Amino acid sequence: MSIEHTILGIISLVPCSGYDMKAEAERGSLSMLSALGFGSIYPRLKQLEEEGLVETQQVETEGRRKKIYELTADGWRELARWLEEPPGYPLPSRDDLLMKMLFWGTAGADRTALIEHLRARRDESLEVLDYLAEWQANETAFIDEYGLLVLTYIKTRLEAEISWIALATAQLEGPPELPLRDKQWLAVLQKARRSKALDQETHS
Amino acid sequence: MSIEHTILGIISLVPCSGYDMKAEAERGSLSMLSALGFGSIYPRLKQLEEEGLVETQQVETEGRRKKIYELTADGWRELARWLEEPPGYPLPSRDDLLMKMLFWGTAGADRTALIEHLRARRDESLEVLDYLAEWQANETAFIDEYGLLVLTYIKTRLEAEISWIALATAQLEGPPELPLRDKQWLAVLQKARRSKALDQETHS
DNA sequence: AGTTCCATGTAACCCGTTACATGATTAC
DNA sequence: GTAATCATGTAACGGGTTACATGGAACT
Repeated sequence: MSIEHTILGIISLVPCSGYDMKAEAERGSLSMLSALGFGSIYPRLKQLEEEGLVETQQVETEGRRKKIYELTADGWRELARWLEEPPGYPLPSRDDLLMKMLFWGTAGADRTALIEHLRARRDESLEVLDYLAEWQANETAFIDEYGLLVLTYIKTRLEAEISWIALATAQLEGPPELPLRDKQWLAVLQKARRSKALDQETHS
Repeated sequence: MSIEHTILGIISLVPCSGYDMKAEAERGSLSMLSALGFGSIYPRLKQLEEEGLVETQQVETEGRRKKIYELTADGWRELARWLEEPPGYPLPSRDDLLMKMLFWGTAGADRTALIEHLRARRDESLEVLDYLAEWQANETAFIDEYGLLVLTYIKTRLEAEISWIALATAQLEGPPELPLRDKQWLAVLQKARRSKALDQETHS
């Protein structure tokens, strides 16, 4: 659904080739919002051209031929229509780290491994922040009022994550706590179920 | 990839049927991290049983028959193995609102529509926060140390989003600002390109 | 001469979602 | 009796990712 409009949006910024679009999508804020592969781009461009939303122009630059895509009148209208259409609430974002954390208590795993996961995440997020700062400082990047707001959003989210990680690791370095609420004694049952399953096997 | 481990994780919390798993995945923090449909659950359960990671038990409760799934020794080991495996950095989360915002400047759309989008998002996020608070207050919910940390993360993220929205709407209610940096005069070119495309059509 | 980069595409595959199909039980 | 809920599945479809295929230009 969204890939189509991502493409239209990129072209609206600056007419370019399919190859350029991938590079464009990997820069700045867009890189945090989309993941475009050639396998998605080219077939979609073909389709968009058939629908009359974009048109191409063969260009020869520095001995290289490429197809530069530009929006048609219908393309501009479709982009505007999409923009004004109420955006859907984002789908649950699958996050392996959070998912693992949720189930950490049940598998009797080592707490230090979880702390390691958290630290690794923090380091990666710090790198992303660095990258964004660098990109923003880059003199050639195009940033308008809206782009800056998006950038602020992403930064805020990353910074919130990083400070949460500090909090979480601090707590996990302390002694394990019993479940805060467990009316059905699930925690106790879990241990019993797990031991039973593992023991049964060793004795067979 | 992740669906398989989500299922193993849910079973590790409490043995249940495929039907129950969907309900479980729609409760609490998990609902913010996963989206399980029956079409994904049942085939996967079948497969997991063939692989020997789970086993079933036909149960008759209150006149209803259901297949209760429980982890095998291999299942518990696979879960533990997955937990300790370093989680990947989350993929770019496609967010329609942010995406639209990025391209807002190019299509000459009305700022008030964007403000409306932001308000709608804020309202939805507030509802999610309410839901989570209610779930947490619910006496029967199982929450351990790890689950609470996850819950804190989600809340933090939503609160950060909401305060960002306040900031963004406040700015958008003011007068439009010119692009902060635009070495190639893209903003000007955009307007020209758009007018040209739209004009050409009306005159043909 | 060989590797990297620019550039465009196709085809197979995986995976998840949607829609469909079924049937029993409980609530109104 | 009829609607809603519990309960389990299958089949088709769609969409994106991965891998593959090609070719010229530029750099080393």
